[in-house]
Amino acid sequence: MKEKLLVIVGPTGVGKTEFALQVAKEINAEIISADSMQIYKGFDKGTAKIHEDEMQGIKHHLIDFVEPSGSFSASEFVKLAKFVISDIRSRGKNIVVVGGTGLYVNSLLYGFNFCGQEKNDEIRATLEKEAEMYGKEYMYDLLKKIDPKTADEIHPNELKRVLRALEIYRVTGKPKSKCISKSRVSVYNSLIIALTMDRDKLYNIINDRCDKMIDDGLLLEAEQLIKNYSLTTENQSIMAIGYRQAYEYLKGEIDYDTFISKFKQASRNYAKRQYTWFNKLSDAIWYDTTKKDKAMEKIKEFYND
RNA sequence: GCCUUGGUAGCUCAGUCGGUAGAGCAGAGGACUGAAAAUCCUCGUGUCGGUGGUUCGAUUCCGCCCCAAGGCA
Repeated sequence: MKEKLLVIVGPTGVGKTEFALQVAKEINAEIISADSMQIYKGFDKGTAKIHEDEMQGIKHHLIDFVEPSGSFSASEFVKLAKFVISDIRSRGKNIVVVGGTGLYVNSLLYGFNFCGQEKNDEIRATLEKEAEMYGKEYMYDLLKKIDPKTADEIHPNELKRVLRALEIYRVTGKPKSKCISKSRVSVYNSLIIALTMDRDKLYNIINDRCDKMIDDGLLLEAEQLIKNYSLTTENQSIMAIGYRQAYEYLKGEIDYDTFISKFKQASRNYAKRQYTWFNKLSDAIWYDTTKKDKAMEKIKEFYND
């Protein structure tokens, strides 16, 4: 018997945080965030991270625990999430996974199997150097020779993925296609609630929210994080939407208006990409935000079975 | 009022030595297995401001008109 797991997904700005809180209160649950940027300490304003005093006593996990200069990965997420899930369960409480990061949700639900290969920074660095010297076409040809199947699935321009596949081969001696198993079957008895709304309306909310974030002091927060942790574009955290544009602005590369419009633009584009992830979750049940009560009914039903 | 420069895709603009046009951005869709708020792929017919003229043929040349910006009075 698979264990039950409630998952709430949706694009940025749709209202996941608030809804998850309502749900958690209703079903006596704790919340696990599946968000690749809210994990960073101090990255509060631009990531719309829930504030301590907004939590209404509901425990939130996997937010605000990685150093700004640190790194994190999907596999670490899965490991930690699984640990937290069993911990919460052992205390007899329910769980709500709320996520905007498609890869994280996907990895948790369908398994993240990489034959146990750790990433290898040394080999990766070597590969990057080779790519710089010989070009990406050369690297792609290398991959084609050792793992045509994977090469077929990756576009030659996807340098990052090409190198990762080569890295796997060099570390393990096995081609990536022989190493991974793709599954479409959830390892949980999961109920996936996907929140949505009219696209234009969502984009308006996103635009307004960006303005609000700036009013709330996003720039100052970004400036201090960059200064205190000597952050550069090498750091994963600074790639967060809002912060990377703030970085460019603070470095004098773009003017204030450009900063704002690029920030909004990136946020909207991101929301669109999130839809691509969530549309792929075949067992997700979609609810317009005006029909949250219906979603709530469904959730209660799920837990009463 | 006169002169100049513009008026081409939602926006910014290329271009056609006359054979009805194309980039970037936006937008839409998609991919995604240890960096994912990242990275990457696909999709462009629009009275080429209006109207007459020259021409086999005009968005392209010429006239007039309208609009915008700048200059001179």
